[in-house]
Amino acid sequence: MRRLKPMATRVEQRQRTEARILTAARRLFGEHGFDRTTIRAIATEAGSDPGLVMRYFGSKEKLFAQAAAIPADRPIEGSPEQIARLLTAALTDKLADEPTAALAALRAMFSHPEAAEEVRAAMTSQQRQVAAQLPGDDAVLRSGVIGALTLGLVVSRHLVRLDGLDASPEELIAVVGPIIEELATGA
Amino acid sequence: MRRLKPMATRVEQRQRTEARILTAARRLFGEHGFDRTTIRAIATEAGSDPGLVMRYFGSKEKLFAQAAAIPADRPIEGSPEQIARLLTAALTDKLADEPTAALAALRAMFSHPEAAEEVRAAMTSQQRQVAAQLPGDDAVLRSGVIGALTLGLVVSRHLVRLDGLDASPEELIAVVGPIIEELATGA
DNA sequence: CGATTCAGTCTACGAGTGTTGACTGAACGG
DNA sequence: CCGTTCAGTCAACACTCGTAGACTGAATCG
Repeated sequence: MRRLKPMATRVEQRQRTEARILTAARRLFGEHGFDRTTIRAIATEAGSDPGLVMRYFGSKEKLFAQAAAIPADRPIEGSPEQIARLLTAALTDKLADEPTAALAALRAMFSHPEAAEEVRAAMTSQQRQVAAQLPGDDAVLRSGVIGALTLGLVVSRHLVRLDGLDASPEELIAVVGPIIEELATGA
Repeated sequence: MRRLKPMATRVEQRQRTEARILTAARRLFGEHGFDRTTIRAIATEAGSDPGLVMRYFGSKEKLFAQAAAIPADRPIEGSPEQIARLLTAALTDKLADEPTAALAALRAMFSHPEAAEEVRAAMTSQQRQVAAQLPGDDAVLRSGVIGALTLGLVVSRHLVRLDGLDASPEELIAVVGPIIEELATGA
């Protein structure tokens, strides 16, 4: 019996299993939300075991926190026109296909208070930053509308799958881009 | 012991209790979503009993269906400018304070498949109707963006409570109205 | 090799859920 | 006035969930 090289070292196995669990968690949290996703279902989809999920991630809450962590947006700075361009580019990314991680956060946001706070914090911080650089005394309001528009588009496309929102990101940007620029400059 | 006039007839009592349950259900479904709202909590808030809720409404699902029924929007017809005006007026209503019924549907939509389908159906039908009357070959896309913008504003204001979106409906409409008109006319 | 660590499995517990059915007393109808 | 109906109460059931802990066998290390 050859025992010189094991199929996989322990750390490899561990990393692989954790990754499989995390992937399954993202998919299921994103598809069914926090409450309707069970540790058991995640374990099954990952070809693993509920007890193992608990041991590796501590609790369902902590697993969710890792699975739905919102990647920090790049800083948005410059003239109103530049800001509009940066926001439009960021929106293009968000409209790209199936951002499973953010999707989980988005969906859970409406039933999971902590997730809601995280999304809120992420949006608010970027929005404050943008508002400070926009002209006009309704800058806060206008940057809020930009945020609402962005959120609405992402939700409508990925979660609601609304009619007409299934166009290519380019077509969507062609319609929405000018609006964002208007809101940014205050025209 | 006077027994000629009871405090309340049976039908009165029944109606009152059903109404209390429905009110409590709307509030709790709207605040915590479908899964996190328990029949027990609804019964307690209504000053009633879980068993009674079941007997009157059949099941949690059916209670939710009654509590979160989406009121049909008025038909949207006319020239692009008129359509823009009607959509803006409808949005004004939706931005008014605490539309508990629709709020329950909106929140549940992200975790409760049936609620999602209901919201989707309501939005899609109105959107189709609007798109058919707008000029341009990207009418479907533009009316979709109007829907997304509307959804985004309502969600941002009532559910996320985003910065800047807490302005008065009039201030919001002052910013959003022109955008809707642009999208409607295709300028 | 021998002892130890650790990935992975299995079973079970305690809490909370929707739902059911028996029971009580007051309103109802004849 | 009496039998029936029904609003309201209470206790229990069946089930699912997150979680804890014992156990197994293979990888690891001195």
